[in-house]
Amino acid sequence: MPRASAEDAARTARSILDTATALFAESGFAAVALEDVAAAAGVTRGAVYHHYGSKRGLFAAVVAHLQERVASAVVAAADQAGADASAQLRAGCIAFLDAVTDASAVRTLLVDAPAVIGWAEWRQLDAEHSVVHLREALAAAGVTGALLEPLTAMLSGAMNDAALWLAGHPGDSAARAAAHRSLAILLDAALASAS
Amino acid sequence: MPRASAEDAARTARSILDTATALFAESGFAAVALEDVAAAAGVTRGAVYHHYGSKRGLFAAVVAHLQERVASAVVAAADQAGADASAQLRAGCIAFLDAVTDASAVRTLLVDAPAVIGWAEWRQLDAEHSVVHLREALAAAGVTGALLEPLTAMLSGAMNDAALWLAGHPGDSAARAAAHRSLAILLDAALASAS
DNA sequence: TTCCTTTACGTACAGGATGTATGTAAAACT
DNA sequence: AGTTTTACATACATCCTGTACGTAAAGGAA
Repeated sequence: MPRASAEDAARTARSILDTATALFAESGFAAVALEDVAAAAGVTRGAVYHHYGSKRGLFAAVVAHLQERVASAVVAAADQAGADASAQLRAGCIAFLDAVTDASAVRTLLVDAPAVIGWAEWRQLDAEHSVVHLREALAAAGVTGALLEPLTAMLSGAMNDAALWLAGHPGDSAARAAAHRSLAILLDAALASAS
Repeated sequence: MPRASAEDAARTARSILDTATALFAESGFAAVALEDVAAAAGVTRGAVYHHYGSKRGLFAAVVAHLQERVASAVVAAADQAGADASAQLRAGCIAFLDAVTDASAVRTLLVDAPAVIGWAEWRQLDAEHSVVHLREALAAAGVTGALLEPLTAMLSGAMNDAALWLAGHPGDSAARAAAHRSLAILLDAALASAS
């Protein structure tokens, strides 16, 4: 069998990534066999191993891609929220909830990722993407050194669980509004703790 | 080969449970083979399947056992905190952090469990054990119906991530103090939101 | 006590999934 | 034009779960 051009190869890799993203989101990491991914993408497992090295490697690529999408949504929302730091924080958090739940990537990003790639590594990846802005916003608001780390971690955890809770109430605008209000309460408290 | 008395059988089951608890905490669910558990417990996989049915069944039993330990610690601390509801809440949360991190069960309870037994089921199990008291305390403090669920979920998530963060700073009393202060800030805000 | 059923395992086997080694043909560079 | 590297497919080794079956003793019934 032939070999594809560099362009076709990139397309193959992308196809595998998209297929894997959908299957992981639908069935979870453990229940998806690489054979399923390969078949759905129209290739064999050889192609998957060539491009991603291992099942975990493929999963890590999926996670990174999803995180980039979420992070860009957060940044865009924050940029659009004007110059006020706390307004940017609030807008970014809302955007995070929207992006994470809408992508139907909740399971992959928030449930499977910590278990598969390890909590510490996941935490670090997360910290480099979406959580940076949370941390920086808290720091800009004057949260002292000792509380910055734990408050960031706890608010991040609160938002993750809010997203998971929201994912269990799809299309429920009242639930979404309640989550936003709850989030505002906690964020205000964290910001107020600095002064 | 012989058969053991009912008493011996219970001891075997318990030995398997304890061994599995240690191995799951150390290496994570996916990296532990039932052969490892059986060998470390001095039996064969047959015994494991006899008592727990499947790998997930064994894991579920481990999770249930750990949750009971944590829950009893939370209840004991709350009972000892006097009659004030908010004081009970605070004491219970501190006890939760201590119990979860001390048991070296952070990984099993907070990282692996949602992925292995499914987030929804884990959430329900969690809600029936430790989170009940959080929800009841918030309700007793007058948190309205619409906010009760999301606030409970978010505070639970905040505490879980606080525990995970603390697990990364073992023996660091300054970190523990900072986590306690951060927790107090969020709890106070939630309680204050009711009035 | 004797018989029968059930329990508590051990053993052997089947199936599926990951990962690796190898083959191959075309693309890409020299 | 020749050589190397890329992009896969194929075949194989290995491991792990789960199940089927065997077995011997415990526990109750007669």
